[in-house]
Amino acid sequence: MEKKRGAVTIYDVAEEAGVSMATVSRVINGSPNVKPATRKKVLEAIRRLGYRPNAVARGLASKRTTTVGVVIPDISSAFFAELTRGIEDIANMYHYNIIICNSDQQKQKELQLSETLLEKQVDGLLFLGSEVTDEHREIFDGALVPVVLAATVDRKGKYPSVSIDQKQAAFDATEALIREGHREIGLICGPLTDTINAYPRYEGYRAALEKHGLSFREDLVRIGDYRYRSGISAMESLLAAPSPPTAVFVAGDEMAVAAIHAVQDAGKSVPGDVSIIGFDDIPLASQVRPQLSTVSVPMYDIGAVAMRLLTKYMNDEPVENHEVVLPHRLEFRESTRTRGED
Amino acid sequence: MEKKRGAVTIYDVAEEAGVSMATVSRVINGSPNVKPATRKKVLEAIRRLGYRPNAVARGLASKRTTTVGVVIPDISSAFFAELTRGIEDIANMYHYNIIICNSDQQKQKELQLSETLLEKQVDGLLFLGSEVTDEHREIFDGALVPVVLAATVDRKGKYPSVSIDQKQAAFDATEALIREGHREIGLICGPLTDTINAYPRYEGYRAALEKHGLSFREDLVRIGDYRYRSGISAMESLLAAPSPPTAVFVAGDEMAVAAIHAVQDAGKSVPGDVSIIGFDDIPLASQVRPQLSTVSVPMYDIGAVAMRLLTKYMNDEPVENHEVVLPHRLEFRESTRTRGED
DNA sequence: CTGTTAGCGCGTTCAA
DNA sequence: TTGAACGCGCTAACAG
Repeated sequence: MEKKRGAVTIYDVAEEAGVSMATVSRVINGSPNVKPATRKKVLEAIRRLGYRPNAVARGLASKRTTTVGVVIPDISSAFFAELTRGIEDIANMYHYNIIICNSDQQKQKELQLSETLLEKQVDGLLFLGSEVTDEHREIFDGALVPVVLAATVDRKGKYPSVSIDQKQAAFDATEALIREGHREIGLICGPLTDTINAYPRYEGYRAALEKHGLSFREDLVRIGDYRYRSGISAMESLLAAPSPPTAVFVAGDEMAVAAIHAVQDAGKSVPGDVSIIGFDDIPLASQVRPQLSTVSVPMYDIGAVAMRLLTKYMNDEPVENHEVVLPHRLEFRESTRTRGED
Repeated sequence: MEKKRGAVTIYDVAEEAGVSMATVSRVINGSPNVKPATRKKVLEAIRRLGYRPNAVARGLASKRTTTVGVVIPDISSAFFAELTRGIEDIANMYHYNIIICNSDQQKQKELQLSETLLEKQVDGLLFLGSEVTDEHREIFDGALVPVVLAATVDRKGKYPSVSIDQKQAAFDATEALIREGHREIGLICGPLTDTINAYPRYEGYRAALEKHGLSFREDLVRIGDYRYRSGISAMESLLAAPSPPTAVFVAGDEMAVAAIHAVQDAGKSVPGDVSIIGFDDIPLASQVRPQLSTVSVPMYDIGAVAMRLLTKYMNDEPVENHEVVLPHRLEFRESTRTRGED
């Protein structure tokens, strides 16, 4: 086992096998134009030397790195962790690796990270969950590789994307509450400046009220930051209002579960006194009691489909639909009176 | 804005700026040996051409890629997602990027992924949460870059690692239950074939019983797979036993929360009838009612410290402690009678 | 302070 | 079926 220190190269293998480096390259890349006997010689030399192909050199020569970049808001959030798993599974299936960067949804970081990823010559870029501005477009356009958006969309329709219809989903959730007979329906959602997630959900909520002839009441709306703590305070505040809602659409599961607890802490029951419906369907939703009724978003699929779409672009395969909208559905569990089979 | 198609190179910039490529290289790499005036010229040429340095070429020439590989069991699990966030934050701080691969703790995948990562010439490797076998060692030894383990240890002490003392943590958790006055204490843990997580926790549990003169009862032990569903069945099974335990150490938070619910579903209360203590302290633990008392494991820190350690090795900095054992602590919440300040 | 010149390890013609 | 030679884009001596 005479492994050389400092990297065995294709030349060493060629020498050891008594062939040229071109031949070694051929067997490594599975070229059919190699006599079985020589192939065998080379393979043995590779094994003897413990040769490990240098992907960087290969990348420089071939202009393909078989790695894609992923810019993500926060890998530690249940939503994006699951989405990332979808991405990685498909990437792995197509023999790509992924470089992951957390942006915390800060525009400057998003831009800088995208730039870095492009410098690393990724074969494609996946941009997740954040708004695409002209500054983003400038970078993406300068990329010589495809860019696909996931869990967000390009308002200008310039980049392909995979997402769900947020407004419709929020509409559906709110309407479900209305169908349950509620007329005072509260809303807890993220900062309305977030045009990708919060605002569309807010719009969906309002649209549902309007359709059913219910008036929109500003005092029934609270803004949170998607985290548990903020859900508690938002709900407490709603409960303390002059005329509290009998149902609340909470545009984020963590906040929704918090809302349930806030209601319970106030000595009331869910869904007895207040119905709660969430958004996302992260594992937490079904790991609490009462289990949370929520909008089920296909997180894994969004990632998987986005990655699959990216592979098509990278291989110049034709793609039929550039803006994929995956279906969502309502998952009725125990925090609303409407149950699964009703 | 005359951006050339097909990559602007350092040569183009040199020509545009009227200097040699070496000079361009110098300003890109922030070498101090460049006259301010020249630097300015180059910088402008770079901007005009929209030049983006090719990190692959740089990697080949410099033999450093500023990226590290991460082999992780499952990024979608709350535990590893948080740990990964710690890794990425520190990596980012030191200007490294991370390539993440899910192994699902399958040895073959672990080996194959490590190999791929090494081929990609990562500057270092982080191996997480799984057992290190001789086959792993063979690959790691063949790597010309440092390898650091996180949330696992090398039984042979060959590789540096960052983890907690699992056995001690389990001992502490079990002892807390004993101190509460329980004498029939159950255990729900992972498959004992897992020598990194499950077995040490099992040992700690037994050690605590022994220390306090309690006999170990096989019939009070159940095996799960760390997921919610398995926690439900394990607890149901325990409750159905001839003489059920009055307290259970559940070696995983998701299963622990499930255990709470199983107790409640049986019409009993936690901690009134049964005390439950978990392990890990993932967000879920404090997002359910009653809130779960558990062993708090510094997940983020394990990742952060491991990455920091890796940077030291990559830069040949001296390191004092090769086997870092981070402190754990008991977080008493509501699923045990012992509370925070008692 | 700046330019010249070798490679880095491999893919890929083009001939043989 | 195989080999020789060039080039991918950049870093790193070494001169000057």
